[in-house]
Amino acid sequence: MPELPKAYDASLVEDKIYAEWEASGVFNPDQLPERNQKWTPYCIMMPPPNVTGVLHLGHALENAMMDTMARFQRMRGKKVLLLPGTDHAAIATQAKVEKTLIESGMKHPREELGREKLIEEIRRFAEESKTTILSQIKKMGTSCDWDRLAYTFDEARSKAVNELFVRMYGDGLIYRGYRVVNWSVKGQSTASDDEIEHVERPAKLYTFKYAKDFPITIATTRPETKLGDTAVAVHPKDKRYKKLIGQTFTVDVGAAKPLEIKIIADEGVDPEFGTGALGVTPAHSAVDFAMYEKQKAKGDPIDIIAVIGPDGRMTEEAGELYAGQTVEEAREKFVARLREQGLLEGEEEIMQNVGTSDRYGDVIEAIPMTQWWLDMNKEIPGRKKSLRDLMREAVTSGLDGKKEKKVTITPERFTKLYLDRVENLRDWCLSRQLWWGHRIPVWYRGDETHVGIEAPEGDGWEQDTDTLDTWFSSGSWCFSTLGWPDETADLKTFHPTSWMTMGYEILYLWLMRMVLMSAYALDDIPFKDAYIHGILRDEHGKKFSKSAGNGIDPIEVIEQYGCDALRISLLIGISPGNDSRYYTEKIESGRNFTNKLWNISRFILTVIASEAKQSPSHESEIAASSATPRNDTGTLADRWILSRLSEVVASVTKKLETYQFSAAGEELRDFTWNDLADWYLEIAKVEKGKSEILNTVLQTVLKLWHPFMPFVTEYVWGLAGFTAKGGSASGGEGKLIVAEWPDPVGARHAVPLPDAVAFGSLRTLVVDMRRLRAEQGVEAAKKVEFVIVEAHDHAPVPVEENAEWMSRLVNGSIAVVDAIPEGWVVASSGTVTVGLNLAGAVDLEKEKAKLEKELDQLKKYVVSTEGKLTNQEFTTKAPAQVIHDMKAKLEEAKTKIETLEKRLLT
RNA sequence: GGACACUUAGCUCAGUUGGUUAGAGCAUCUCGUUUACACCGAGAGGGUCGUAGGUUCGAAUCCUACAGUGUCCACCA
Repeated sequence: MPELPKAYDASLVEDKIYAEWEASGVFNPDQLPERNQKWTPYCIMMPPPNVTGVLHLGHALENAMMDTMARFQRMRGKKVLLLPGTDHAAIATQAKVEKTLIESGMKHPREELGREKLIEEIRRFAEESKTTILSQIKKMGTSCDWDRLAYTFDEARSKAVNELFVRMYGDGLIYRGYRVVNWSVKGQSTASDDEIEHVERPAKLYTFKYAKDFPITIATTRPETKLGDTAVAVHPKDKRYKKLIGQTFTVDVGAAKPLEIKIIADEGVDPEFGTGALGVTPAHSAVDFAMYEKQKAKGDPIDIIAVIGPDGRMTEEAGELYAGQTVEEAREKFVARLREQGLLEGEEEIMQNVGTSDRYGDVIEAIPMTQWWLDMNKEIPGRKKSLRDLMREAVTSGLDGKKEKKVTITPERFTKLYLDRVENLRDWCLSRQLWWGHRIPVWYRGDETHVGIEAPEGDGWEQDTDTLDTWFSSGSWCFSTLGWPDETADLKTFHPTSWMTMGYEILYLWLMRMVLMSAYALDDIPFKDAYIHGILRDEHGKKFSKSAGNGIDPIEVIEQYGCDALRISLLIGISPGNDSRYYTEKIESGRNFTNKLWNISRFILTVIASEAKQSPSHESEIAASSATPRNDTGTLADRWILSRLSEVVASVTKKLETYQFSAAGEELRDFTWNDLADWYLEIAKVEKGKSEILNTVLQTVLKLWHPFMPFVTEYVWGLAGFTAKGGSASGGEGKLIVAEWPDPVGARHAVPLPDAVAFGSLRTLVVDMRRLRAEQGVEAAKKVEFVIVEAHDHAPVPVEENAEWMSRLVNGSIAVVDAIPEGWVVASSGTVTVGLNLAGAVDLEKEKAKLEKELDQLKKYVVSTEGKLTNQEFTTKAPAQVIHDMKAKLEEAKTKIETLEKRLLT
């Protein structure tokens, strides 16, 4: 074996290892070894990152979780598909490119470039981002199938999107309608309700009357929209206004025509708020528009007047005083006019939530327009259910009440949020006036309309110029990636997918839509388990963002500390649904652990190699051995480490199965660092002939760590010449990535409890002896003399057989005696007492004070425990095990008291 | 206005159906270059689990109220 460097240098191995994995074909499920082909498929669709730039640490966290899961399941023998992709992110990408163009001097990119050229500009940017993103995903060690790489805007995905639209239209779920939309003036496009961010800011609330003789005073923060008012709504039971309901008043507020204001009744109006009357502007408020539709349905219609246009300026309808002005200008003028005419009754500063575009940042205007909508309430032909029903069912009873068609959300509380949202969903506005996106598959010629993937026969057909909301394509991600609408083998094998992870910020935007799309298109759920993770924040708890200037490039972190270090530091310390923080100390400790594992491996391999030299015939045997040594032979330490290993295998397996990444990682780290490195390997320096066990332990530990830290483990595995059982020439060829996961069932049966207890006692003894040395300030180099006294009424502790290694660990001689000589200092665990010979050099007063303090604590404990044990209520109601353990502990404490008191007297 | 989460050691966080004297990492203090590792080893100190009630033999854990922090949602004009 070549000389291995003391410190592990990730930068020297990661790219090489990744290339080897890629070349071996194991990322592609079809090329996995035999045993994986036979078992259950396991599929994770990677949430496609937006092609708006580069990946951040949040992506690294998400990738680490998914890849850990994929590797774990692959090693367990499942046919694993981890499918990578990117999202064209229509509005986000176009907004970003337009912003860049404007920053570089262009005034109106759309006008100056035209549709074709601007799209080309965006396409180029998107391709560049894509290249960067894909290389970043590789750097993160992601074991995804590059052969199945997908893009929401590629041909196959576009086909799926069009097909979906056409089918939904055919089912009457998609319709074209004139309704109030969320309009971004800056983006010159609609936005869905989910793309609006509410921002709190100060506003003025004006109270006024339309005219001197108008009977009701109303209030508003948007006076300029009042030019389009057509009604005043009051609560039907409001005594003040009841008699006015149904009457119409004509008022002149300066609009193009005098306004006909009808007094209408609406339950939604709060009589307590303000004047208890609401000026209704159907064209510029979603709520008011709903009243407009209600009135229409009632056969008592009111008018709708649009006074703000798509350009954000007042329309002709607003009257010549206002037409062409911005809303701010019009507002000022309108208020000034009210003041002049003595109609303004009050002005008040209030805080108000306004909706802004999450991409363009401007205030969203409500404007009535003809757009394409997806109906949430209409019954789907032949299904007797609406899309809303499907979305509800999928997370409650399961689709059609079938358990296997139920999406489980972790943590559970998000299920409730999801359901609340489902109940309040409005029809989804699908069409966007953006250019970067899937063109709506609808053609027009004169009055004719054709909905279909291809333009119809004949000349003169023009395709709708609008594009689809970007979430329409990402909603179909779980099956468009598998070849739908074709009935592919992949679709049959991998859908519904097994697991999906995402941040809670896109729960509504994405998760719901995936459920909707899969339920509609395939009558199935998109995934069985959804895991909602929190946001990664900086050390101060702030969100990472470019504007805050606290962004961290994951690739730089990887270059400095290694991918494994990054992954483990991101995964340890997280819990589902909760935000976590990233800071330097964390990544350093990840790096340190990687190095620790490296050195553990280095040591074990050295020991195996040197022992093999003494009996060369065994060398190849040992390296190739993957048989588990029996744990009823060997020394106590051997049996102990093997049983601990078994426990850890079982526990880590269970934790990974239930997505407890942090708990699994912590347990594994504690075992590796404490049990293995600090104890067993130290013992192995004394007790020889452990090649076989060390070999097993190392192999198992590497396997367990592989999902978390794929690079260092694969690297060591290769150096050691370990071969993966189950690997084959077709995939992996003995690589750790396809090695068989340690068997947790077999492991669970192999824990010899008495050995674990006995070893625990010895461990406590060693710690006691070390503490005595440290407390007494004995130089580390000085060899000392210990004696051990065992209590009579306890199972004997096997000190003598283990004295050799214990002796080395405490740097002193150890003898078992009947009584501790006078003048020695002691420490007691209850069952065993340790004495250290200080040859008279001991501060008796100090020692006495220490003993007294310890006794004091013990006595308090004994009193409270005895109190519990004599309490009838407790002894009759508490489980037997709890009582038993408590009694044992009490006895121990009593013995300890006895020992210490005796000591105090001498 | 509604909902949800969080509040545990100096810091960041675990704590899975309520059950020994509440844990980890980092930081702190003391000691240490015994040939795997100073990206290390040994030892130590440090918490009345936000506050107040309640349920229970038993509460960090369940319930109620309150306070602070954060997030999401919402048509109070």
